[in-house]
Amino acid sequence: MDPSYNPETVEDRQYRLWLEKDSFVARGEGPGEPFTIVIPPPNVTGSLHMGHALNCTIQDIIIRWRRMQGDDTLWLPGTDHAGIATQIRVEEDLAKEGMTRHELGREPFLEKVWEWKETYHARITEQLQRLGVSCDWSRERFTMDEGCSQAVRKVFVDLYRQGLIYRGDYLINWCPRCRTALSDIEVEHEERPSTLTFIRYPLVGEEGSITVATTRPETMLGDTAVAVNPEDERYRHLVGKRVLLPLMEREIPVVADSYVDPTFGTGAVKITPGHDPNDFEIGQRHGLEAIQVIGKDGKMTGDAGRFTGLEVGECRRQVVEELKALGLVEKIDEYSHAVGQCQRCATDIEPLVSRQWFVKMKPLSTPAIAAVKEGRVKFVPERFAKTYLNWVENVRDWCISRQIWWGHRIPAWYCSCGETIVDYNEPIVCPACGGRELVQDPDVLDTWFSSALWPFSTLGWPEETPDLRRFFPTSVLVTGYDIIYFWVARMIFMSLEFLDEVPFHTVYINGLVRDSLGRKMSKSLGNGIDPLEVIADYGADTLRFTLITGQAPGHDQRFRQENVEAGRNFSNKIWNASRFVLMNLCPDGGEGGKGPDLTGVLAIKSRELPSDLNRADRWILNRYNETVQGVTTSLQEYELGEAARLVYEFLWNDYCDWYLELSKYYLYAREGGEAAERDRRRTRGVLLFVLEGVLRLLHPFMPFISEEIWQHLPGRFSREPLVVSPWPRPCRELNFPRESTEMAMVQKVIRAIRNLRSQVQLPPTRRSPVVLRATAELEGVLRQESHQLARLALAEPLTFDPSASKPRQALTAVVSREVEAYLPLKGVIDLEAEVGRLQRELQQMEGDLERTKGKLANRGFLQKAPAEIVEKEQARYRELNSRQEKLKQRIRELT
RNA sequence: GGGCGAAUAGCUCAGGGGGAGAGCACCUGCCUUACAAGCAGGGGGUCGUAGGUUCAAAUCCUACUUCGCCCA
Repeated sequence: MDPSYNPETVEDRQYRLWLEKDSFVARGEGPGEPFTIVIPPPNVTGSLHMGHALNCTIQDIIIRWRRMQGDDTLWLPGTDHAGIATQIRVEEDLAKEGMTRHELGREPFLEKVWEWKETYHARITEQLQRLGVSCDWSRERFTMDEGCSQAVRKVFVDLYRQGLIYRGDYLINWCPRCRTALSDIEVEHEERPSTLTFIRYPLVGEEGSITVATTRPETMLGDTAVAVNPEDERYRHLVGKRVLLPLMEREIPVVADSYVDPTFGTGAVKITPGHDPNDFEIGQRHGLEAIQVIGKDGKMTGDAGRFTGLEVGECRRQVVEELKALGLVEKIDEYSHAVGQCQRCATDIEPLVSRQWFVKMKPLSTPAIAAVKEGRVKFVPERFAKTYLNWVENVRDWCISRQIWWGHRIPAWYCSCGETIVDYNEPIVCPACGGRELVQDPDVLDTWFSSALWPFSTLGWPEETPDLRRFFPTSVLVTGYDIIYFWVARMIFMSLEFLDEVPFHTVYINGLVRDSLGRKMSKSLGNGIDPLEVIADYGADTLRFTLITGQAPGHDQRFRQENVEAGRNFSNKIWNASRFVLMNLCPDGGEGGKGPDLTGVLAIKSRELPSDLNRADRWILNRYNETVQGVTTSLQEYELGEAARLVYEFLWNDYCDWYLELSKYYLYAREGGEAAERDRRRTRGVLLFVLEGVLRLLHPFMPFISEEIWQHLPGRFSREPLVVSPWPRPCRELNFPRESTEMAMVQKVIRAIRNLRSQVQLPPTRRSPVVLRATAELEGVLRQESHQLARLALAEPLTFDPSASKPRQALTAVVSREVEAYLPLKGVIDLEAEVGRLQRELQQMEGDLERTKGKLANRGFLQKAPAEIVEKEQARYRELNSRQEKLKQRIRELT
């Protein structure tokens, strides 16, 4: 093994090995519970970003862990055609050649998009694989493949026949740049400084006027009413009267509607049903005409009178100018208001009336609300259930038709006789008139319409496939909070409607990965970090570990270089610890051709623990056992970052910093004959046993390095790769509470001596005598470990002095009630400084002691606190009190 | 306007009723035959503010302040 871990030589080879062995392929039958995750399909618009890396790392950890636990795991990969987003990219590409899609034509354009799709799909697959994802590539899907398309047609037609899909003229969000309708949630609102213009509308047939306030004066050209609140005393006398719409010279009514907020502006609002969602609804209630004054090209229509043909902005200026000239502008206030923008291209949205296809939401949303309220779908963290419910409970009908080309064509055909035919397959003749001149609707469906079917369309639905039977409903969905509405909610209602089941039981919400300053990574800011670059520099495991330890469910994280380095250092630590163990496995250091010595590890594995396991062995086995328990529990609770940290701490702080160091005494012993040989064998066994176990624990988080080291391990149960090896279970035989407590004491003493040494800056080359005063019991323990104290605390010679004769020229550490350590250093000690040091320590103890005393003097505490806590507090008091006494005594001795 | 989240060491963050934690940064000493990407030791925090509940609050509740997100 190389002296440092080199990811690039390892990762590609290991990934190929997994693929060759079909390690990721779901069995689809036989033993093991099915466990399924469908990937949130990345868009084929481009390449993966850090968010994908985090999202996929989480899924991979869960799926690898369940696989090792013996489940029949399926992680189903795939990609999304991402209608508008992809089309925009290809159009941009065309624009470079000076062409538009219309010049190219629909079919040739689509061919180009398919080419694009192939290119980016290949790139995304490559990127995912470099991250180490254990997806079942044999089951990979694409939202526009034949099967998914069939599912889309089936759902559309069935919903249409049930009356849950309809077509009609309604107010929709129009993106003038994309030239398509959008759903409500594809519009992003941005607060912008604006103005509130107060316009006077003169009454018809009498003196006076009514003043309305608006942020969009140009839409007044399409006004068909003025509305006031029916409770509003100021305007009650005007309801039912008519006003003259300035500039257009059109008489429009004053209506009363409780929607109107009397405290906003003047309390009277202009009503433009053709260009405002609320006005549209008021218009419907009052039977008002919706006049379209702004066209789909973002210019004023023929209904805008003399303003026809103007851009909206220009029209606004001219309208305000003319109104001013007529003295009809009362005032213009500064005002901040939310402007809707296209999610994909940031162009201002123009609400307008258009004939589109819609999904009726109420019948679908009702069961989707119940599913979450009844806990059939759980969110992690739970609070996102509220986010979900808030949207589903208020959802409006879903506009699903898009005036673009890339996507699932709407399965509706129109006959010249006026008949509309909606069917799974292309009809030949019109059932109404027998005509054959049928024209398919040119529009395609909202991308999210097909994404909504993803958990079952990918498993073969509408066919009753074996995969669908076995793997549906899926187990967990891992996704970001930004698509709870777009995707999660829609999957839930579609799944309930068509399969009568929830699509998944758990939704794990991951946060966003931000830049080091906490900003969202974005192309326009140029602050994105390419996960592939990080992988190239540090390896996939390091990236995964960095992302996962920075992760708490539902919380954003910042991506920082220093954290990546910490991850890299950890990889290196694992690598070197393994190297140490492997190098020391062979008798005679590998010389003489003997194979590795495995007697010890086999005994532990078979649970026939060697009777001569010493204190350190038992301690590390106990800690290992605790770690297995802790990591498993954390994973069960989706605390992935916590699980990773537990592995990190055990591996570094316990295994490397202590056990490896403790083991050296036995491994390196040159003398001792038979007994030393037994010690060596036993130590090798424990080292290997724990390493093997910790590699398993590590595997879901850092699959490459753990697998690579695994391949080097001798004496594994089987030659199977780690990826399909069993997950460790905690077991009673490895619980050694007494030895663990004793070992903790030994460590404490070692640390205390090291601390004393560093007080006087003793170089590590210089050994120093140490005198220990301990209780009889502890002295026995410390005597047994004296060889370790000598090695790790450089305490030599070590003497035990249970009674008198404390050395005067010595540094003192009152380690605990049971043990004190003295470091006699004739001539080196500055007695005054030593007394000062002890006094500072005494002082620091004072606060703790006072607080503990206070608690124990409190009758409420003694009566109401659990006995356990009271005992603990009493023990602490005894400990502190005794240490304090000892410190005081020592200070007296020295002064 | 409604909802949600965050505020803990210089920085980035975990923790979540019973002795304040990690990584990085900082200081001191070490090339100790696994690892200087390392080892050993150390300094550093009225856990945003004010109330409340409790024997006990960084942790639970209320209000407030600042920042962020979502919805209207």
